[in-house]
Amino acid sequence: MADVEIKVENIVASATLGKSLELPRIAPALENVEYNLEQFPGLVFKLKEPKTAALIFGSGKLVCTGAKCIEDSIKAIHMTVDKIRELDPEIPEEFEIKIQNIVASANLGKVLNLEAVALDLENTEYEPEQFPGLVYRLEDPKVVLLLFGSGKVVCTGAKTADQAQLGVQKTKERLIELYLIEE
Amino acid sequence: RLRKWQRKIRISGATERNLAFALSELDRDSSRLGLPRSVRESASVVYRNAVENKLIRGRSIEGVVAASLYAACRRCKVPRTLDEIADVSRVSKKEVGRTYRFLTRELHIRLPPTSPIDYVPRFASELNLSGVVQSKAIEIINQAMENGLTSGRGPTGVAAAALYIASVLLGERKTQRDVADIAGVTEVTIRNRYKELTEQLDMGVNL
DNA sequence: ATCTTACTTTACAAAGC
DNA sequence: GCTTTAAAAAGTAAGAT
Repeated sequence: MADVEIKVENIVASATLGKSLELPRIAPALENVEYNLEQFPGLVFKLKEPKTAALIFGSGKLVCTGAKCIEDSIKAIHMTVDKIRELDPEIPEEFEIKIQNIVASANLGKVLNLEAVALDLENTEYEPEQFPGLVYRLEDPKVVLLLFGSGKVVCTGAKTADQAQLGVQKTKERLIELYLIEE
Repeated sequence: RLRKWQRKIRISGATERNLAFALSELDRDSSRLGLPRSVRESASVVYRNAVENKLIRGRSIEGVVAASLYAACRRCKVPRTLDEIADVSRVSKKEVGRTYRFLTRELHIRLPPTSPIDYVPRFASELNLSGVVQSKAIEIINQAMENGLTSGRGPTGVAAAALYIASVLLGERKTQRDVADIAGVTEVTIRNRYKELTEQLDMGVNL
């Protein structure tokens, strides 16, 4: 069977800089920043290119969201950290970055009868009164998929693009096995 | 042994107090929703099961009562929407839905999604529509299901559109506003659904 | 009536309430 | 559990035009 094509839509990555940060001093010196301790302990910093948003914490850890590929996510983190380093030269050049979550979309190419899928497919939740998508939890790879009547799919929880691709691939194969979609 | 005895009494006392509170809460919500006694009993069974399996931890009694009622309504085929449940209880729609999913998962209750058909009798009677119109609406809904026109759509919207179409076809016309208000959806939703239904099913008539 | 904006669901990290 | 961020899917809603 031809491999299903997936499109990575969002990547969440975290980084540990190894040195605590003085947010109250850093915040006013940066552009595109939001910092409201009452609201959220992190400083929100947005980049236009790559279009991402970073959450920076006093502990020296940060979270980067919005990138469409791992390269951009890493690039965005370095651009963000370089900006902070201008205000705090003590920040190490090397630090750990970890991809925490990848969200991808795909199209099975066939419409789905969700009420039938809900009956035959295991580990699903389908509550059209609340949300139009059917939630399917796969154990291997450990990802969660949202299946729609149109045949479009969203896969989240993956750590790598391959995991997301495999998740969609397995889902499609399982649906074919159960005669829920044609081959 | 004495201390253990006292402790047991104290705990069972609290347990019974909680159960009494839960049941009165359940009665209050049920009467506001106009539910038959059979549904209240079904809900109390779900609630007791939740207690026996210690599923109340970290959750409010009101929330579990509301979720038990929601589940019972669905099981008994006299559905109430999450909005209707949330309106009579002091629990948000989000929490009722979340608790419902938790209970059904933990108690291994597997209820199929509510069929639009289950809403037909209630909506029709509130609209004073005849049994003939109800039958026609059900026929339309069945056709819609066979043609994949219900996947992902809210059951109330589908039921509302089917009733609206049936009322027009059989000369008991109701306005979209009337149907929308009773079904708890907007006129836009009814319009979207009936366009879909009339275009993809051959109803033979035009509205 | 149609457009725009926004909220529902999924996953995930961060620090603190 | 919540708060904040990002993004997709499709349905529904609300306010504006």
